[in-house]
Amino acid sequence: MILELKEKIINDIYEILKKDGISKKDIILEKPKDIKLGDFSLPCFNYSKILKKAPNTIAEYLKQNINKDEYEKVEVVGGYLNIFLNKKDIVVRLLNKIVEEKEQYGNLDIGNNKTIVIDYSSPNIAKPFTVGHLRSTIIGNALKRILKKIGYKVIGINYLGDWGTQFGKLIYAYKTWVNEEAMKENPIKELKRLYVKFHNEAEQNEELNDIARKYFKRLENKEEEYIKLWEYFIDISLKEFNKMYNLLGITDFESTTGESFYNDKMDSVIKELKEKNLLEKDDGAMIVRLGDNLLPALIQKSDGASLYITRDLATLFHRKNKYKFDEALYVVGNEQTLHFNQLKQVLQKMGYDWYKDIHHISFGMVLDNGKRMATRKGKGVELIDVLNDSMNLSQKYIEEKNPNLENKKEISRIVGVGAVIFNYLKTYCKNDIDFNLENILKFKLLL
RNA sequence: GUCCUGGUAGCUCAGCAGGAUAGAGCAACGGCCUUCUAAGCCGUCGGUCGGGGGUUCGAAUCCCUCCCAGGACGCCA
Repeated sequence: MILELKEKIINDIYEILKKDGISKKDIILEKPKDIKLGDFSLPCFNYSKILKKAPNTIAEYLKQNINKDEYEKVEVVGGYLNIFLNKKDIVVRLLNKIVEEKEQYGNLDIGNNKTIVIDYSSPNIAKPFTVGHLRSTIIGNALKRILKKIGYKVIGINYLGDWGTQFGKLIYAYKTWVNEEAMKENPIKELKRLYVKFHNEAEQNEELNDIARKYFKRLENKEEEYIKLWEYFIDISLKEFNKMYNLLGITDFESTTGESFYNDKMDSVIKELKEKNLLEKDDGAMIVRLGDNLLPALIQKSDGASLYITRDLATLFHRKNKYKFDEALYVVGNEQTLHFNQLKQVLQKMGYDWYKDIHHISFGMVLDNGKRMATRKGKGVELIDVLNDSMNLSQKYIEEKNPNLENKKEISRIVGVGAVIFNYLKTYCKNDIDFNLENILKFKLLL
């Protein structure tokens, strides 16, 4: 409603000024720095050249000609036209409208029912769910809800990292070091221990990485024992992820297809690149050159295996076919900017003009005391613990401050989880942020 | 070295499709409890907007340049 009011004022002013050659886009209504100056403000400095009059003469002229009955007050202050709205009237209308429209209030149709696919969260199975993934999850979910609200058809995609050499590592670690007891007790914790142990051991003994590659090869060859373990690890991880998604109130991914789904869809991408003469052999590997401004994209390893960008291309073609999207968003960290630039450029070279519809929503790193988190060393935080700690702390506050409150548990959950979410949304997403548990939980309760 | 992000109060940040005295929270400092939540309330202090040029009636905001921090830069994803 405020937007409509603003639009109306702009139109009124335009009506007054259009004969003098001022176009509508030149009429920029601002919000004054100080509310005491008015609700809307029009700086008239830009018009003085065209109208050959002093700014406050123009503002005065507008004041004389605008329909003053509709506003509480119209003032001219040093080249600004300041407009005061009838607040009483507006508040009544606004509240009525909210009561009437309920959840529908504030819906806009600027999305025009266009389809947007948004890739967010996308954790790697068999690797810890990092604070970076949490940032993607929270930003992505917020974006998705906003886009829906303004009239887009939104497809949320959780693109699980369920394929890759990390499974070779995990299978090796599992077969070598698993503690059955611990696995029964808390499988995700045991998997994390195995993951960390592998990386620590591999630092001493480089051969382990080769062994892991061989184990992964056996998985690729679909050996039954390996496939079973792979499915088992996925199952455990998904259960854990879902616990967290439920706490965060995210239960509506439209798709959770994993990388493994695209294993048999990459050959056609390579074939197409070959047909279009874009592939070039360089140092044994296959690359696509992208001009002087961008580094070449590595499509295929010298041993013939495919790479990240190849899989992403296959995934993108599949999404384009399936959803016929108008825009595709990737909520992924800053450090992958080059990758997404390359992805777009390769698409362009292939002749797809919808490369312009691909957007990387990048965000800054999540640091630990100003340094990178090292999940491989096991220093990463268990995210479910973060949420639990936050909920416990808010419960503690409630017990102290407002012990008679009803639904203490439920309120602690809402406040505790909300604090974590807010911590990720309150600052500009491109900033690096320090992940400091104490700071996140240092919120004040007004209960 | 090349490219991508950042640099605003002691700290964490907002403001940046140019516009009125650069804002908030925390910290610091000064007040306010014999009674309802002091984990509170009221007030004060605090800024060469990284540096230097430029464009403009007007620059934290746009352009150029330099400095600092983080990240990316072929066989990981």
